Amino acid sequence: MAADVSDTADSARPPLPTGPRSAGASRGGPRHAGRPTMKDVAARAGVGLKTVSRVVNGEAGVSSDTERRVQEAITSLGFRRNDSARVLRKGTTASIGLVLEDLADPFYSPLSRAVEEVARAHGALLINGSSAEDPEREQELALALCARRVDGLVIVPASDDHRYLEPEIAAGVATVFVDRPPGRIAADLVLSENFEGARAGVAHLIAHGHRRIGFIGDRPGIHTAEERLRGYRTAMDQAGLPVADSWVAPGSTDSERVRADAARMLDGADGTEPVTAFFSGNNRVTVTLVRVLAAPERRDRPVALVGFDDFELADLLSPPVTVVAQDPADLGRSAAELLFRRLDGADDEPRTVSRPTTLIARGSGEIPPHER
Amino acid sequence: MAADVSDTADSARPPLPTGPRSAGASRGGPRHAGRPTMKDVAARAGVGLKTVSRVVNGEAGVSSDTERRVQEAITSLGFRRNDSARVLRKGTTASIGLVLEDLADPFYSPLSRAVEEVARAHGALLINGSSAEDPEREQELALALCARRVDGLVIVPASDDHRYLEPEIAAGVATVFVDRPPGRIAADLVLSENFEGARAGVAHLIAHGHRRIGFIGDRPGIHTAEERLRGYRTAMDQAGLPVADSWVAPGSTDSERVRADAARMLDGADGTEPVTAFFSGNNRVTVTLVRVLAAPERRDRPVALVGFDDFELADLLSPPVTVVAQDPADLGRSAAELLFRRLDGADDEPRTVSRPTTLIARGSGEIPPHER
DNA sequence: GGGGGATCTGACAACGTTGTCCAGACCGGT
DNA sequence: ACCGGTCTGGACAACGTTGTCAGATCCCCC
Repeated sequence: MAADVSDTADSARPPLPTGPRSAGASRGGPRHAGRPTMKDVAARAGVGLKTVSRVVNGEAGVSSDTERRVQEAITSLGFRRNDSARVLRKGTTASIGLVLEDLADPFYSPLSRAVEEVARAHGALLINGSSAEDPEREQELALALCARRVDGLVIVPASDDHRYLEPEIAAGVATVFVDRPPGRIAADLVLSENFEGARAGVAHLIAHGHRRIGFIGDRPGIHTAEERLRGYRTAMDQAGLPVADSWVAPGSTDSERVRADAARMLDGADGTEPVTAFFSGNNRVTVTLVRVLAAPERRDRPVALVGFDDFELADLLSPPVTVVAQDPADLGRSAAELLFRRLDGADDEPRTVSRPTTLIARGSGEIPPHER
Repeated sequence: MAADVSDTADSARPPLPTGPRSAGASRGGPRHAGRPTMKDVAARAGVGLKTVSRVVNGEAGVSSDTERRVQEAITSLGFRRNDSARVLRKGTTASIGLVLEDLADPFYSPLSRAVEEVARAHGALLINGSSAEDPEREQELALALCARRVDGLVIVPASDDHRYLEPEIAAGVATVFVDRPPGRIAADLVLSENFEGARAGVAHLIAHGHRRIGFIGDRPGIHTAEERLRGYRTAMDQAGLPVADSWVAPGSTDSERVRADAARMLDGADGTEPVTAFFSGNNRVTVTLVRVLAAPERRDRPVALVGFDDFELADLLSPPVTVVAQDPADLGRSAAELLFRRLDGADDEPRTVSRPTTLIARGSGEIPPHER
């Protein structure tokens, strides 16, 4: 983040030391130390200011001789147009912002990359920031991007109330949400079919004979987590299978917690029967479960596993991991395209785009139930 | 990318349609449709322009009563400071740029994330772009960022000539290179110990009895690739082992190529003896080799493998993969800290920071040689 | 009661660019 | 020689913010 125009704009973090900018000239001289401007170029080339502007922007109406002179002046001075001034004048930045949970998450990095590619194709630059799942930080970032006057925003929500964006949207910032719906405002949205994907994944386990299936989800409160849980319950229900309370656990970023929950379900605490299969709510949980199930003391009773989200090397593990795959790049691409559709002037109702998931059977989901 | 001030600024890609900006008011009315400005806030609050500025920036010298009035006007109008204008006036953007190969690469995404965290700690925003290993695109991106007047740049080079940055650096853009050295200019640099890491990795294989070791590297021409190859040759040399030409192959982004090279080395084409171990030059190659070695027809003759770069789940494969690990987040952090040191005014000689690698023995590198 | 500070406030000019508008140069045709 | 048109170039104002500086107000104390 950078700019703090939080509505209670006290305690401003200092933007940046102004130090390096003033280095070079000792303040007094008429010769300014900073960068050359169009004015400097114009003086050097012996032409007017606007002529330089025309050359820099490739506008028509400059004789080739003049153009050459200007180009020479530009290169010899090392001039580079100041986009801030340009933005100020034009009112458009040719840049969009992306706020997501964690840029380093293997699920989000392809999404970001896809957004970047679409932006690039539209001649725009992408600025992105990680919210670290902190609602406050999401807001801080999104608003900082608005202060930079990005033309549009793509947001993977970390908060459940986005009314803070209302003035921005009203002011013309195109906004698209991905992966999770926005809170308390209407906006474009791109979602995976979380419910249906989870339902299908659990149904797959049921089809392979499992009747006691554990569900370890995503961080509770997140939309995707709830949808996937609903998919699990629906699949069980449709098969006429009961669900014991102890078979359902919220996921957690704390893998120890996940391990403990898994152990409880596997060992059949609370007098309930142990589960013979797991459905996991996201890839981090899946990986943790793979580790749990790969432990030597668990080897004698193979447990089936289907995970939501694909991940690299899933096919190389033993057994290879069956997953319900989303396509994060596809989500990002769809969202960005929706965004640029808005920027191109579309102003119909906010729409929700749903992207299908794919069940990829690799082995771990086809293990038959082993009773103790 | 967005702005084209490429020195031959013809064929400008259109920045962005100006459409949405002008929607709302039909050009004539005195009431402008755009965003409220400080002037509007001032009018609403019945105070002067500068007073609003003071409130927004948390400057001292505003009575609490006035401040309250201004705050009310701000929220009721949905005002947000225009950072472009601010930048124009102040000359500093509180943002830095990062140009790397591919944001979605699991090696670079933590690096990016680490840079972001450091930037955030310094109150700056990070703008990043992917060069896709295309030198031209690297330049395009870096210069677009300079046009935005980022205060500094972190670059993972895709090109081998960075003289295009000279005017920018002269104009005060702090610049730090990571992972690979800059071409034909002097600048700060953060590198992993590629040579020593590779040497140690290969020596590890030798220590486990291997005498014929294949090397499949990184994209040729890249600094890291050459250093790692040099490490390989040095290790072999130090052990008095000859290196057959056919044991060394450049890496490639094309995994088929890597598969073919590996097959050739394993089957001992060209009359040379087959290799009993591989050292791989980056994680993509490592993963490809894991796939090759896991093929059923290769199972009967286990081949050892040590890879440069760690990757997720390396410990869960069978056998778990021994790697020479770099710490990408650490590289990013070091680079960003170096950058902010410069921005804080340090202007000593460009320095090169070297970060150690770690050999993580997990199993695949400890397999003894199996002759055919 | 008046001087002197401290506190609060606003007018104004910049920052570097682009859109508008106008002036001059040059062309061809009469 | 004159006219209309096209091409080229430049003066100027705006974009929204912040730094400078000076004016206004208030309070305190001599």
